Amino acid sequence: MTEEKRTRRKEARPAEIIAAALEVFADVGFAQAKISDIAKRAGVAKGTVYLYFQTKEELFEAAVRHYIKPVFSEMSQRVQAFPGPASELLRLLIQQIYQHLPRSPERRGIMRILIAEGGRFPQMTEFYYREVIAGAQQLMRGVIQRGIDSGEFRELPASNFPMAVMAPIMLATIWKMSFEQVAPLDLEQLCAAHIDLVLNGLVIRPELEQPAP
Amino acid sequence: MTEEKRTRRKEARPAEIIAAALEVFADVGFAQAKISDIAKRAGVAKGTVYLYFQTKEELFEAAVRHYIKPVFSEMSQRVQAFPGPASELLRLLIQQIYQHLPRSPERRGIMRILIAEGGRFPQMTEFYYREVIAGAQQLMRGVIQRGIDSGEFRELPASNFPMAVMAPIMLATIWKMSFEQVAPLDLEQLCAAHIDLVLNGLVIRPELEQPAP
Amino acid sequence: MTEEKRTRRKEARPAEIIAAALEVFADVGFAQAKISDIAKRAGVAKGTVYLYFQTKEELFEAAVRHYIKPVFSEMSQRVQAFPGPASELLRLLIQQIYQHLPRSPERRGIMRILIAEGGRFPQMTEFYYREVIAGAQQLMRGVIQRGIDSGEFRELPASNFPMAVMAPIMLATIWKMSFEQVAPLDLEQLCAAHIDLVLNGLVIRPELEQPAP
Amino acid sequence: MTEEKRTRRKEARPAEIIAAALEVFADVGFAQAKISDIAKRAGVAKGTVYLYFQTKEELFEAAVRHYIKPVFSEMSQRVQAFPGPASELLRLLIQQIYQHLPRSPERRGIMRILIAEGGRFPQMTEFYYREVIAGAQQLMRGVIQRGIDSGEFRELPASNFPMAVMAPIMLATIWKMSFEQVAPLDLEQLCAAHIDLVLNGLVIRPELEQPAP
DNA sequence: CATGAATGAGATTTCATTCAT
DNA sequence: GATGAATGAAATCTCATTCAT
Repeated sequence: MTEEKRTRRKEARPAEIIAAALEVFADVGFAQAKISDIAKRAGVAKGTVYLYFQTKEELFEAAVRHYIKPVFSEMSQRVQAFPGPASELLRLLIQQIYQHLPRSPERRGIMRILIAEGGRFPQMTEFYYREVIAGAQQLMRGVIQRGIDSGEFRELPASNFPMAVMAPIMLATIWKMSFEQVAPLDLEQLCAAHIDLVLNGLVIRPELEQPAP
Repeated sequence: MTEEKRTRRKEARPAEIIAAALEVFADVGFAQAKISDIAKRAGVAKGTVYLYFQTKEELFEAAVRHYIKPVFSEMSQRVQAFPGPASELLRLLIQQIYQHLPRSPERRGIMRILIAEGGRFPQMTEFYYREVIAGAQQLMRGVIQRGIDSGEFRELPASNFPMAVMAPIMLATIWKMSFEQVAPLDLEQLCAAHIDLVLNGLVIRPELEQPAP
Repeated sequence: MTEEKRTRRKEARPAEIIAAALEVFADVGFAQAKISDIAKRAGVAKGTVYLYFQTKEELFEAAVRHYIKPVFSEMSQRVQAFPGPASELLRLLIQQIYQHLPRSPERRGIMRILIAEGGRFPQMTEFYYREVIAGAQQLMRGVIQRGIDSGEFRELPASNFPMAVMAPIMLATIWKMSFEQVAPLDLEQLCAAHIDLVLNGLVIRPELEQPAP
Repeated sequence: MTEEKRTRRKEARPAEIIAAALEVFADVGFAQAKISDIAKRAGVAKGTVYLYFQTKEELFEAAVRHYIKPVFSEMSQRVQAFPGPASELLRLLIQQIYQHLPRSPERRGIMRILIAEGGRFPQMTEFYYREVIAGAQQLMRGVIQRGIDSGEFRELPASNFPMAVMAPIMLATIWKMSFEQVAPLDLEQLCAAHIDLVLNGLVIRPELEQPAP
């Protein structure tokens, strides 16, 4: 039984180390992160880390890449299958991402890391772009296009900049990391305001004044 | 005259060092920045940096604070004086910030620094919030309120989240730092799309269908 | 067995480093002592010193404290048990201290360190006073009192200044460190002269002129 | 007048610097003493120190040597001329030195410096021995010899170790530097006890039992 | 002569990495 | 495989010394 446990642990080791590493890297950044801290948090000795990862850089990249998941390509199918109007789909999509990104410490950490250390790890940035950003853009572009095709949405310049539609989510993510202490942010309300804004805009819509037929 | 040259040199030194420091800090982050590199870039010896700043931390804070300027409070007066409609004012305001933030390497650097090292320098983050973020929010909130008062804008939830209206600018700023190599961004077009989006939203406006009186 | 060797090594390290440190500190003083020299003398790398002592100051204090032993309190019991006359006890005591203090390079080093760096390490000085000086004083005061009680010694002012009786030992200790090269000192003879002086004084004793009964 | 003052100051500069240097060296030791501190205390700029002394070492030696005065050779003549008994002369001599040495911060400083840094400056130590110690020994030896010749003092081993007779003064000097805070020392009383001790010793003198003529 | 800004060698300290156990 | 003691390269910081003014 102890034998079994040890075996199981052995196989889980790399993942445990990676998880610990991400936490530390996200907390304090690459340079400030000490291998000994990561090891301690993973419950192993310093030397053990080097059994699985040759250098700190390699561990860093492994940790980040491990948590970079092409979430949006998975969503893509669900979007395809969605039966309702585009505005409803957009609303759902945005809500989903709010659940995903600013509320998850890991994903917030990934974003901080990419902004902070992107310069030193260009392949990592590129990888993130390919796996996540591009997918998100394509997904959002698809939804917008669908709205245009169905006559729900205007043909608008933002169709070339789908990220503009999602920008408040990134703002929220960064806000949670930086300003939460000094000015807490209500994600629920922001999400609602965000959806309302991108759907309807600021300018008054005279819909209600339309004449009945 | 020689006296003058010396004196001028001496008085210019701190600013020169601070400028060099900001560049290096923005490029590589606090921990990775070497004092010797900063000194080299400022054209002085290592020790000279320590004539003006006791520690690396102090230099870091000095550099960041020196570049944190309450730009929006200055803008506030121009906004007050603006005669035209709120939509036009908003358009101008957003265009202004695009000119300011994502195009300035210094200000991009400041943002990267704050995201990357904010955890280690909480006073700095707070200072930035007070001096910049709070001002920007108030300004934007004023513009939106003005539109509502004049009947141009809807009473909308986003009035409580003025930063949502500006979010694409922050997105652009980060994009320029991180993804410009792999996917260049046209700020002009983004700006136009951004303004169009927040003013009109995605959903088709039935204005033309309004009945003639 | 290999385990043992490692373990033994690990447990011996701090003591080895402390011994090396005391030598270097005693030779050149605190500020002039380089950690790299101490490490070299202990046969370890620079970094190893920092495994056991956080800072140079800590190492310094550890080294000094480790060699400050309350030797006189141990002697105290032997003094209590001594059966002979007080003069003989005093003679033995002084001889003992000559063996201990000026002949031991470590203890000479401790004294030099205390005089040289006492100002920067006041707790160390206080510790030395408590552990060593106070004990020596009490011991000597006891011996003098015993002589007075038994009628051997005069009731004399020096009973309040027991250190005056031992002063030549300190002189000898410092002499060995400072002037040995230029004017060597014979400790044996000094010890004898010292004992004779404090017992009999300079002034002629008219004992021999005493009338025969 | 200002001209005059400046000229006077110019000529006084080296002495002022030396005085400041001695204070600082005595306070904190050679390595810890900063040229800038010495300059500040002397009321001049750092560079000015280097107009008069090439290196810190040179300044150190100059400062110490300047304060090493062959005081005892001066006293020698007064001793020769003293008319009274040797015991009275000894008493006066010891009192004189108590006035001189442990009460003078400069001379205490010199002693601390010699003990602390003697190893690094052997010529300095030798110089001090020649100028001060040797003189003091000769002087004391003379006084003792005079007592022996006059039949006042015993022919005693301590005549070869005249420093043993003066040892409590050195003890007092060091005590004032090291232990004054934790255990203050009354120099008056110590001096009296010291004189009594070296003149009469500890052992009871049977004078009163001398037969009446 | 006097100044003090500037220099850079050299010290302390940290921590990624190695390797004997 | 796992450990953690040991290493030493590299960074921060100090301060004696120089030299333009």
